[in-house]
Amino acid sequence: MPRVGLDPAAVVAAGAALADEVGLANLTMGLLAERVGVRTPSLYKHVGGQEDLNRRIAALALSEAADAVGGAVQGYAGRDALAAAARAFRAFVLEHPGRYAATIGMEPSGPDDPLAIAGQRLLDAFMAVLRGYEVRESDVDHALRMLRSLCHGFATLQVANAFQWSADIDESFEWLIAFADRGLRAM
Amino acid sequence: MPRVGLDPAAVVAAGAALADEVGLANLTMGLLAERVGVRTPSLYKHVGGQEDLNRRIAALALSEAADAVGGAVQGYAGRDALAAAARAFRAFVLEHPGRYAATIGMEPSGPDDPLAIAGQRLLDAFMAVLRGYEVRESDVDHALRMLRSLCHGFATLQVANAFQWSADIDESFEWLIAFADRGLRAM
DNA sequence: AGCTTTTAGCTAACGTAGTTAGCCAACCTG
DNA sequence: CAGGTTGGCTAACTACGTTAGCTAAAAGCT
Repeated sequence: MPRVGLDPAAVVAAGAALADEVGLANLTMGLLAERVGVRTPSLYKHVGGQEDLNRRIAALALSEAADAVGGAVQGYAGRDALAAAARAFRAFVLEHPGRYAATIGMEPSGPDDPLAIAGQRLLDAFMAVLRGYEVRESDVDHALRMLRSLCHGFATLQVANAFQWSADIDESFEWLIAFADRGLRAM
Repeated sequence: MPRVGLDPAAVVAAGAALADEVGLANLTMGLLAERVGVRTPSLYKHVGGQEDLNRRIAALALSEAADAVGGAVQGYAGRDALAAAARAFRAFVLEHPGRYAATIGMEPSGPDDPLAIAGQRLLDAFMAVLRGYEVRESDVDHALRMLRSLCHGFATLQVANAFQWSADIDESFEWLIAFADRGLRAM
């Protein structure tokens, strides 16, 4: 039996890619094993099981999202930063629906859980956007939650194909960015 | 073998209640069968299977949500209507996380699918809120999607326990309602 | 190099969940 | 009361996650 040369990171990366392709709900250990060229039980040498796999995919997704949003914001401020962050976030979710879905409902086990660290990095990226607006200290948390709800809600609804009727979806998203920008500037 | 007197509606209602209790992911046919006092295969006399059960739970959830939001809005306009609708929606999701989760990613099969009808009723309730604001015809769809993203995003993030840090969550939601109200009035 | 240790792959087997087939008793209808 | 319909049942099959235990490839040591 020739060795394939797997390691946990490779298994998680393949799992994330597969989740994006077939949907998180259809990501099975058997399918993943086939994808990486190994029999199902061999996966357990690298990840603890499906639960552990999902956690690691979620941590990867949050880390990548943080990189994407953080990178997009670099060098911008105010409305430009808001637009860049929102677009980068939505683009990430649309391109990687499976791995993003893995993050939903996943609770960090502690403050040094990779999941918590990556999630914090993503939040920090959005926090940087708010620094371009004159938001009172006591409003920052609320504004952050608002931005997060907007972006998360829109992206997940679009991925779920929940926007059925007429108007153009990209146009709606730009409208939404403008709406949030006006609201934040008017504080 | 005494007959239990089940029918599809009773099975779906029990399934929805059970989903709220144990989470949609943990709703199994066996658990539901036990709950309604029957062996697993007997459920298939009333629903087509798990997929069908989830669709029916989703339709029930959307219908109930439409009732809740529609009822809450009655007699109010403008900011009061917006607040009533948003609060009713979030309260519904928090009280019925399992059945609401069933609606996510569920696509109606056609225009007379109960799912589509219930979903449309829920949208109509939010549409009624917008009539209390002076929104241009061409902006209505965008504004509706914004409201939906906000409410859906906030509620699902809260249910997933994704708001970890300090600030009070109810306060954030009221802040968010005020934010949306100001934005809509300023159009 | 040769010997030992570790380890990444394997097969076999088990438990659980969804589903189907087919039986039978309880209800409804005449 | 006879006959059909139907809602319950048991038995059995499939698919998936998981564990146990084996073996050979790689890595390390003398």
